[in-house]
Amino acid sequence: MNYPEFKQPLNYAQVGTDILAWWKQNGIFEKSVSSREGQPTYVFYEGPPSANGAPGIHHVMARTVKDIFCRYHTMLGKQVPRKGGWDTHGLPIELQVEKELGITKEDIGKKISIEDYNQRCRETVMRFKAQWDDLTEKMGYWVDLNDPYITFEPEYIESCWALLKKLYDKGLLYKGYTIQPYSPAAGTGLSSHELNQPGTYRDVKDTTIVAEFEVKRDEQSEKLFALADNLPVFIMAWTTTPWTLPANTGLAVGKNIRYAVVRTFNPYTYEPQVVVLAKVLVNRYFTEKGAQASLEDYKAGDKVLPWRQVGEFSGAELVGIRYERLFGHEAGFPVFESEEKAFRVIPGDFVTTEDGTGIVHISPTFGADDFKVAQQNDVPALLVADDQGKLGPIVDRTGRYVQQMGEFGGRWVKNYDGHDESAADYRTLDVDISVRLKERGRAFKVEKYEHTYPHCWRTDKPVLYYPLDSWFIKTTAVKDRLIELNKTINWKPESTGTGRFGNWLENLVDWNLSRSRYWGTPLPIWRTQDGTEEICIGSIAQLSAEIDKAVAAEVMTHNPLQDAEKIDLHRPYVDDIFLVSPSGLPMYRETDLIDVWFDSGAMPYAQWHYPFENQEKFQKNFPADFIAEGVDQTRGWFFTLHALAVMLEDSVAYKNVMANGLVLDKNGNKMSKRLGNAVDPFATIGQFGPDATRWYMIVNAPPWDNLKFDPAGVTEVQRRFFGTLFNTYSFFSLYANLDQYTYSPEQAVPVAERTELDRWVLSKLQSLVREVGGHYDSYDPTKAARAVQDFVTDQLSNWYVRLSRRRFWKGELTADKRAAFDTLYECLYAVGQLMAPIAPFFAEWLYQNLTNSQVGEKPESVHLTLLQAAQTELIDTALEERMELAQRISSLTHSMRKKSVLKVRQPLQRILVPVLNETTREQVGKVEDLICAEVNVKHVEFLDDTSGVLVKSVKPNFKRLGQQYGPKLKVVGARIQQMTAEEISQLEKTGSLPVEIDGEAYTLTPEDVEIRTQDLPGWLVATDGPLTVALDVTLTDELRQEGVARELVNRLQNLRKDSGLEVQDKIRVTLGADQPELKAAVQSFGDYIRTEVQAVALDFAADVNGGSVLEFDDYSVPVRLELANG
RNA sequence: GGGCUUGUAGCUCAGGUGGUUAGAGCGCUACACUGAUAAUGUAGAGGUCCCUGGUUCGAGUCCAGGCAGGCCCA
Repeated sequence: MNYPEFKQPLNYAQVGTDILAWWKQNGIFEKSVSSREGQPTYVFYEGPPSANGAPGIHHVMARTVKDIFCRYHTMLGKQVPRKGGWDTHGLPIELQVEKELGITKEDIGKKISIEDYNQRCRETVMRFKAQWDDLTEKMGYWVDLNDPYITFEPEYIESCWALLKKLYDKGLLYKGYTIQPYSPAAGTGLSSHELNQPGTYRDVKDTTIVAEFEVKRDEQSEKLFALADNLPVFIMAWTTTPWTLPANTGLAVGKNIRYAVVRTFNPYTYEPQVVVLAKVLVNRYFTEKGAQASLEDYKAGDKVLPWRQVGEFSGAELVGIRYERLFGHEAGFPVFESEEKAFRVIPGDFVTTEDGTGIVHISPTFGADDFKVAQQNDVPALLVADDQGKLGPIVDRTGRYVQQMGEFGGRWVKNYDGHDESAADYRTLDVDISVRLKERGRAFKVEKYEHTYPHCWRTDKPVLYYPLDSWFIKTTAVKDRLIELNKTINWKPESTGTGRFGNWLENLVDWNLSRSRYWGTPLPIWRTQDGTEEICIGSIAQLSAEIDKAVAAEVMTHNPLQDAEKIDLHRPYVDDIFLVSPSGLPMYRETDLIDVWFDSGAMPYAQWHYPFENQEKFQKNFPADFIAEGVDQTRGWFFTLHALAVMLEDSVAYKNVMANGLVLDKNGNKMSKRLGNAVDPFATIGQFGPDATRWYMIVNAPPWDNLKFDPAGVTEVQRRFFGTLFNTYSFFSLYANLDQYTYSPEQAVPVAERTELDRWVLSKLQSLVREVGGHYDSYDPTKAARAVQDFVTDQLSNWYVRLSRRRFWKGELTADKRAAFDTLYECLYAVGQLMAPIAPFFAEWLYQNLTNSQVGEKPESVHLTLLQAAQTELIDTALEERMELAQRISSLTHSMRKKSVLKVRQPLQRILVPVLNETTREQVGKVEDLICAEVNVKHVEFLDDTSGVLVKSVKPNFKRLGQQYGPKLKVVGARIQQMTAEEISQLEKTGSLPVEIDGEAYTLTPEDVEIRTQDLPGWLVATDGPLTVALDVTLTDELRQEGVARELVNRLQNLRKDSGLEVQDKIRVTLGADQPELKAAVQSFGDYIRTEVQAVALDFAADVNGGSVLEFDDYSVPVRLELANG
């Protein structure tokens, strides 16, 4: 047996495990890399997963995408090294450990030492590694699991340090501050995780104020004053935190918001004034009565505040206007150095007209938005110098104003000192500030307002948004280059690159690197206490040398790096290292850890321990040709890779990137363990096998769309695609083995000598090879999979094999039969190759079955084969077109048979095909035999104009008419639909037809219409677009007899099958013969029947006891069937 | 709240640069077929192409504004 035969149904999961074992045994993955030694490299980066949780079905999706392109490029002959990796640092691991130990961050260093804590993290982070490795293998993701990079290893950290040092030396690493939630009562910053604890957001009643900022009169603001009749102009801004007003340095407006200029009076001082606020909010502050009230008659203390809108501007027109500092010397406040850049109107895209005035007060030290928008617009923060001359915010770390704040110096900004709020003398700072502003005519409205505000989960006190020290990478310095190089990256989908990622780059702020945690890569910067001297360490060797200096200076007693068996660069060990500054002062490490995204973004370098080792390897593997991760990584891994590559190498980090979507449950809901709708990847692969799972995920929707994972869809893929392909292979193997056929490229029948149908399917196949290659090349695996699937089910199985069946089972192994085997073999082989990247196990199974009997040299695995470029010389477009005609004509004929209840087994005399041109006639003529065989008719006849029976109709060609006639299209179209047969004929003959519509003359051309035959009077017809087919349903005696003969054959075949006979068994048939029509049919078509059912004898007998009875049409025939072998 | 993205048949999805009658598969109904048979063929039912405006002779397609889901960021 040359080609293994299998029982149905095939166990696809078993195929997966068998092939996996075979791959392992024979080191196929390793060979897929080593066999490409010396070939061009296709560089792939593995985005490291974290192994602290079990893998989910979405990981199968993400990794399938990665695997597809690595396998594809291997099959193009390139070498594709695939180093695995593990992401091991970060908050999720810390939280998990804390949960398991029942502790909080507070307890670290108290209940548990940092050392033990970190040890625990290290153990936890790889806990699920075995499961991950298992899934990786079972799903067929080829990646090197034996030599992965691991981000907590000292070599990896050392590489990170080297990169940080490079950035430091370029001046791209600096210490600044960022606005973070901060609890003055606890004296600590809060993570967003802590802020999301239940109960932290509470309703509180605060004093709020609409403050008035006085506009400076200058060229820029003259347009306001021109409307103001020499009155002072104020911009109104609302805040729920009046204590931040002394730190105001900017006012933000929405560029597209309309602002009204309103003439009115200050409600507290009664002075006339002009104010600016969002137009849609005017009626929130001014009454209808006020609009009627007279401005002139207004007296101080009047209840109704008169007002008039005197002008209107867009936010964009207000940008740049300057205003007076709200609190200055008059309140005894300190001098502000950077005054000339501050106190401006700036645009802010977060500004809305939902509440307030549509103008937002900006205090860069006390709001994250404020900080960001100020930075983008070069508005400085208001900082004051302390006694040492060090600049800081106006609020100290305990939550009170610094002493320099004039009359308010030392006041608590919130009630952090436990003051009894019900006491008669209790007044908040907010109230006092509001009172002062009222007195000075800088308040428009002061009121209590209830809103939700975050509180510290430990102290229950309100949180402040407060500037905290942080280390930054100055990504803004290379912003333009980041944008420029991003444009050279091929994003899939494109919109993620231009939209989500592109916008992110456009609005870039510096990368905040600092994390106040324990388990992560430590920041390698040591500083003197006063911060005037510092050093950035770039290697273990450098650190060791610096320690030696420190030992010499007696800052340290010994060098711990020298006697350590294994160096650990984590906390707390690095914290216990002290260095000495050039001036002889001790230096302490900045206690921050760095953002884990730096770890992963550093993988192109750190995975090779570059620059300490593997210089060449790094060069050869940078940048990546391809990476893929979830779209949620856009601002994570995709960004950090890009940022580091641009800053360090002035290069992209990857040339092609796919951002795949989420995997949801079948109802479109997010999968979660809690809801119990999570799909277990092991169970899925166990049930359906890895190939159907992968194929379903890819074929169903493009990877960048979200996938609604429905197991029913996997079943369908399995049945429809894999089932059909398996059946096709089974069909091939069954008959190939019967004929002892073996494929051999050298002995294959030349394509030119094969049948029309063979050449057609090969043409289709080569078109497919070309198409699929194109889809893989442009990173569109879904289109590739769909093309392969359509070819297998529609063309190969349902047309080629169906129409060729007889050739495979009839007679001896002739050249024609050989051609059929060759053709089918070549199709299966190529399909196996094309599907291999997506369904690697099944493709391997198919390849092994097809090639195991092959003599001579051949690649051991389908994944080691080379994907040949399409043999375009075999592509015959005309052939493909006429076969499509044959398919459509057949379909129409089937449809007519159905309507007239004429089963296919009943032969009919002819079909008629009206043809309007010679090309169609030729085309159909060449496939006449196929059509006849498929629909069981004797002839295809053509009808042309000369027959005189064709009825033609026309359809307007709207596309062309629209271009030509525009608005007149409707009347012209209507006119065309009324064309008479004579007019159609004239248009065809002369090439033009003059018509008159509404008194205007037009000349129609053949291109303006589509001519088709419509009807054939007296015939049974069916049409499909321009194609029309008529069926001759006349039955002659001979046709009837043949029909009976074919029925008989069919029943005998069934009987053979039911009797358990093998395909090659010969039989003797005895029929009971009391029906003359039947006897006549058997006599006329005896040879035919004997050949079909492989009968050595076909006889009539009066008595056929012991047999069965065949029933068909009106007949009931006793029959006896005997084996006649030997 | 912002950015991006999706919305077409019961379900999953196609529908270059606008062209009048919007398709496929699955599912459903009916019939047929039965040496690929957990397959196949033919027919049928099933659509306010998310909504509202606009541009146009003509919009599923282009523009604007909404609505709903998703992701990321606040």
